[in-house]
Formats: sequence, C-alpha cells, structure tokens
Amino acid sequence: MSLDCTECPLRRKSIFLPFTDQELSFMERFKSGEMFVDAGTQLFVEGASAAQLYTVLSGMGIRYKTLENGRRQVVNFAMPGDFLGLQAAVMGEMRHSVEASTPMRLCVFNRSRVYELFENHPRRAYSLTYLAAVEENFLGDALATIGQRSALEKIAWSLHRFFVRNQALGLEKDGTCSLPFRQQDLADALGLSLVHTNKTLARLRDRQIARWHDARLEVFDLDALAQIGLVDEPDAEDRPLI
Amino acid sequence: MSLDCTECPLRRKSIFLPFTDQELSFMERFKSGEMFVDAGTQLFVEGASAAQLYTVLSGMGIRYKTLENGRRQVVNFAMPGDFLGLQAAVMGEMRHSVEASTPMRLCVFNRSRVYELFENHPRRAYSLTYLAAVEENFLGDALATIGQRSALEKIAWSLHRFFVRNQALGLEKDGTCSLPFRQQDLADALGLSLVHTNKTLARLRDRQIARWHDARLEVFDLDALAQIGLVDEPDAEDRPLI
DNA sequence: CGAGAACTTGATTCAACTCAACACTGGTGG
DNA sequence: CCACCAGTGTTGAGTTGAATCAAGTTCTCG
Repeated sequence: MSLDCTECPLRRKSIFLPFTDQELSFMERFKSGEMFVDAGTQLFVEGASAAQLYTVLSGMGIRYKTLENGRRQVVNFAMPGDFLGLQAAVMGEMRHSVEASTPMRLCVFNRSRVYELFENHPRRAYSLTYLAAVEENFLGDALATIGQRSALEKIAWSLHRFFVRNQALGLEKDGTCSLPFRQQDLADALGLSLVHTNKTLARLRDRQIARWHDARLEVFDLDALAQIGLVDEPDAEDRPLI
Repeated sequence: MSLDCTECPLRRKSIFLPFTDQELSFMERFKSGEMFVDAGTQLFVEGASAAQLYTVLSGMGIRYKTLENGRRQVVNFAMPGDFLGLQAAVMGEMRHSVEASTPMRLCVFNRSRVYELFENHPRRAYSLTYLAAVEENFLGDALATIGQRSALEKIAWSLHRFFVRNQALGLEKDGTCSLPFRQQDLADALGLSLVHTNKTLARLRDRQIARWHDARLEVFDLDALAQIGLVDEPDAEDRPLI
C-alpha cells in the first residue's frame, strides 16, 4: 500500500490538471490511506453521514437514489479520478448511495479535515469547487438527455460518453474499453425499461455502430454514436483531481 | 440603490444560514453593485464566459440548455437566494443559459475576484462549495423525477417543491404563492409535452389539490401533493447565501 | 380591432412499457 | 457429478401513457 501521491497513477493522465509541488506535498498529508473493496460494496448510503471521502483510483461504481415506490435512478457512474462524498463533506450527509460495480481501489480522506483545505490550501479548495461545478454540468447534461432525447439517442449519448471518458483515462485500446455495468444499471440511469434498453442496444449492434458484451464496450463508429446521441462536445475536458 | 449587506432583505430569512460580522463586512467589499433587469433578459448564455456573477435578491428566472435538435431542457428555476454563475466562476464558461421570467433584482459580483474568496475568506469559499453541493443534490432529485416518475407524479413533485421553497422564503400567503412561469417552461423542465402538462395540471385542479392560474399557485392540499409526488423530504433545508 | 402569446380540449398515433418465455452462466449442495 | 437456482441477457406479443395533430379560447397590447 502506497501513500505516496508522487506515485499516483492518475496524476499524470493528461485529463487531469497538474499539481504544484506544494499541492502534492499537502495532499500526501491530507490523504489518510488507501482502501480496496470488492464489487458490490456500498461505499455510501443515501441519507447517512460519512466519515471518509474517496477519490477513485481504479475500478468503477454507480451512484444512485432510491424512490419511495421502489424505483431506482442511477445518477452517475463513478470512474477513476472521481471524487466521492462531496455532499457528505459539506452538507453532512449523502443524498445518494454509491456502490462498487467492480473491485475498486480508493484514496481515502477524513471528512473532519476537509475544512483544513479551505483554511490552508485555497488552490485545493478551489479544485474541489471546480469538481462540484463539473458534476453540476454533467447532471445538467444528463437531465437534458433523460428529458429530451429518444431511447436510441439516450443509449448512443451514454455509450459515447463512456467511451470518450475511458479514452481520456487511457483505458481504451483497439476501439474497446471496459464497461462493467449491467443493462439494468444503464436502464435506470436513462429512465428506460430494461427490455427497451436491451432492444435499443441491439439496434446499435445490428447497425455496426457499437457492441456491449461481457462487460466490454466495442465502438465501431464513434462519429455515428456522437451524431445519433446529439453530442455537442465530443471530447472530455480537463479537470482537477483531489 | 443600496450596497449595504446589513440591510439585505434575504439575510434574515430563516432558510439562510447566518453570517458572522466578519463575513458581512467582507461581502460588502466583495459585492460590486446591484442590477435590475426586465423579464426576458438573458443573464447568461450557454457556452459564453461571464464577467459578472449574481445572487438573486428578488424575482425569478429559468436556467436551461438547448439541444442540437432544438429542444430545450429547463435545468432549474432561479429563485431568491440562488447564486448564478458558479460554472462561469470556476470553469470559465456557463454550460446553461439563464433568463429572467420576471423583473429581477440581483446582487452583482465580479468573477475576477472569486479567487479572493478562496484565498482570504475560507468560510465564504466553503459556503460557495456548499451551494454547489445543494445544486448537485437538487439535480439528482430532478433526474430521479424525470427518469422515474409518471407525469402526474412529476407535476405534483414540482408544484410541491415550488410551494415549499416559496414558504421557506416567506413568499407564501393564504395557501398561494407566485409562480411566474409558462406551462411550456414546466413542460421543458419535466420532459413532458406542453399538451400533456396542461392536461395533468387540469387533473390536479379537478381533484381540488392545486391550481395554477395567472402566475399564481394555489395549494389546497399540500399533503396530497407530497403524497402523489412521492416527496421524501417535505421541507426545504437551510442553505448558505453568497 | 388585429396579431401574437399563452392556455385548453378532443382525436389519433406511436414510442416505450409490461408481460411472458427462454437462453446462458456460474455457483452450490445433495 | 449433475440438478438446481439465481442473476443476467434476449426476443416476441400485446398494451398504454404520453406525444402529436388539430382547433379553438382567452388575454394583452399596439
């Protein structure tokens, strides 16, 4: 187990904004450890407070809310570089649950020390706020997708998003990347039924645009995916890392 | 025109977390002025940067995104106490537009001075991040609404939300409050067609639960609204004010 | 008084939902 | 070792909630 942020595998990915030496040494002190969890682990539970906050180092998960009627809304997918627990950090409790979909490696922080960030390291606090704005931006896009796009557009939009994000993380190879979720997860993210999600994925497969099988996504025609999904900005923007 | 934050009409509303004297005097220096705009004014344009940021003092507006296919998604409604321009502040450009639905009175800040907040006043920077988390939370709820609720549930949920928020702002009187939007705005917020929105509002009116007419919302049975809308937390939580 | 914007209402259509099987996989225990 | 089961994915048939189309009505404002 390494506590050395200089070795952090994520830091050098081009998608993440660079650290100053000062930031780096601060983060090493701020970090409280690393954690490995199995697939299926609940990292946060909706409505509960949380003493630990995480940055995803590897693996993926889902963030979701459960409604009174038992239905579930997947709010976002957690991928490497994502910071988990902002709501717990500032509001005291999480308003959605987070569950690991694969084994995950997490960088751990203590919630009690978050305020130090604001007091002693404005640049890092600014980065945290930046990440919150990135998340707000994503949720707005997701809202527009669920509210205004057709099923085919929704699926294309989301597959495009996954693929581009994986590319930015350097996790794509030969037109394929890992996509370790169930069709039910995607259905719950897009407000579609499982059956319709399945049939819509089949349409993209039949049209030789993309194929999602065995937890792997193969994209044959990224432009077509972007076009069908009405994607406005094709590339993932740089973002800070906490 | 008053620049005196001690006189700020919002500050004493119980929904907003209190200011320390130090915060108050800082904000007076931070504030760059006030602005009055007519209904219909574009405060921000999607994709553009913005030199000014605002806190809504009075009046209401809508935040929305426009898709390539011309459809529009209303992301949220801007109400007194809301901070507008977080994305412009930290990411450099707004990812949604903001338009005034009524005449609005706004407290104006310069974007160029936002970083001062982080450097010199950690408590205020923390509050800004808190507001970002509140927005993230709302967008997650909205996502769950659009993705998982039926049309009747969506309408009930949104009317309940408006009413409770107005109550918290002290803007409700005798079971009615101002709701100065068009049915098209609500339709675009909930991912429904205008026609279906209209028919669904008629159902709530016929059932004597709520009536929205002439920019005013009358709620006859708030509990029924909460029940139909599957509302989990009936009251608006306290939040900071910037 | 005409024009435009918002709101209403009825008729028809369709995209997505539900229901119902069935296939494939990996794990478990008799 | 194999039967069984639970979880996931696939496909067809029939249903329905919400969309679209089409016509008004009401109101404001120049």
